[in-house]
Amino acid sequence: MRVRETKKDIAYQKIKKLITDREFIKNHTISENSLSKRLKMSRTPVREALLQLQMEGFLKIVPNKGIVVTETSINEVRDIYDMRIAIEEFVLRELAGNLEDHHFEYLESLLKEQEECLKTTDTTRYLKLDREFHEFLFRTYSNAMIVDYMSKMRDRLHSINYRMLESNDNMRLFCREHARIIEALRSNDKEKAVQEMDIHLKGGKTRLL
Amino acid sequence: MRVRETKKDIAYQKIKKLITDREFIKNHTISENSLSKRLKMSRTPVREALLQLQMEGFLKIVPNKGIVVTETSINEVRDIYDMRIAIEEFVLRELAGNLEDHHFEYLESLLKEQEECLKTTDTTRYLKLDREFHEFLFRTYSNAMIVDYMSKMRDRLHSINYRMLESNDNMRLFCREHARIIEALRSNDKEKAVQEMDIHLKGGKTRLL
DNA sequence: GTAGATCGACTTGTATGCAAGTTGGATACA
DNA sequence: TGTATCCAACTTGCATACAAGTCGATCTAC
Repeated sequence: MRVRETKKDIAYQKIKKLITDREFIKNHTISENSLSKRLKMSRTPVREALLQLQMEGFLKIVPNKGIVVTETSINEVRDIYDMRIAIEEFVLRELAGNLEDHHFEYLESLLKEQEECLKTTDTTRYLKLDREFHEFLFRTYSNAMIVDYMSKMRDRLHSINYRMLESNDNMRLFCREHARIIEALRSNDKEKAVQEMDIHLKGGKTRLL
Repeated sequence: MRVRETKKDIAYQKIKKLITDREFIKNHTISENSLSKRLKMSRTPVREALLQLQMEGFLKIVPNKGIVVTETSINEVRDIYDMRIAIEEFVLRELAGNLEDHHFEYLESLLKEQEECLKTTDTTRYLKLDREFHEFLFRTYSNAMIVDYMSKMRDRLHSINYRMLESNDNMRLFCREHARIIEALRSNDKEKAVQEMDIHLKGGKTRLL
């Protein structure tokens, strides 16, 4: 069955892209009207997309004033990282001891490609691979709710993550940490793997705050 | 500043209440029109509320057909409980060793009241207290995102939880488990507290599946 | 010049009408 | 009676009009 893509869905994707690509000046108000003109559709689907994005924390609709694309606050970054720590370490605990060779091979291929990005300083590709590393673990555990939720959290941190990787040192460090996680999983050392993930995530959190 | 309550908000609350109180026959379609008549407002705010509820997993809007209030599936229950395990045990790890006397006193007062509900078989009040027990821990850790998210998960399980407590034995068991968690926290035994919470949640999960 | 009132151009919130798709039942026909 | 067809009454998706609130420029009074 072919699922028809509604205008609301198109609006959602386009506006979200505008936000994560930082096309909007933060803390500056825009209007539903200007967006509907830009996207060549009426206010209704635009508004529905905006309500969804508001629920996901990307923006705030202020009555009679407009739409504010909010900078993710310090507190929110902290909250998101707590969620990541809680969920990613849980998944790791569950996965440890249940992974097969082809899983490791894939994870290692991701790592290898990331190391190549280090040389070419291809931050965009690096970030995609980093994301895939973490999301692969969720997919493997196959909990749809976790996959969805973490994807949204990741989107919210996108522009911030970009800034964090401006220094090449951080990229190199994160590669090493990923390697240690894989290694611990390979040797079936559950608590070691969780501990390495904890270092990885808390390190990222500290760097952002 | 007084926050004005919009019609959309009212619709959201009322429809959600209708769902959690099982006023709708599951897997039976209703329409935006009938709802807007029932709530005495136009389709617009009703529709916005429905879109939000759809995102939260309470229902599904089927194009050209209507709204289906879905029974929470086995897989979703499993996913939700995984989330609970991940997050609640994380919070417990962070809280252990950082609680004060007045925290314990409050938790114990909740427990005491729950035990009274056992005698009177007041399931409704029991469930409220159980919810408060868990939510108090989130609030104390003061992560707004966790508080919100877990509240939504709890709502989704509401009607199912009700059914689980039809047996008085389960209520008694959960009380004992809460007591053990408090006790472990009191004696600053972090891992014991996490372990007891694990037993508590995994037990609930198993009972539901 | 300055404080205050006023008005108009914005904004979102809500109602309503129409387009397009689905469905179930009446109806025609063998 | 059984079957195919068609139509009317539904449904949601979207466009649009209007209501009500906000805010800043402008004008007035002093």
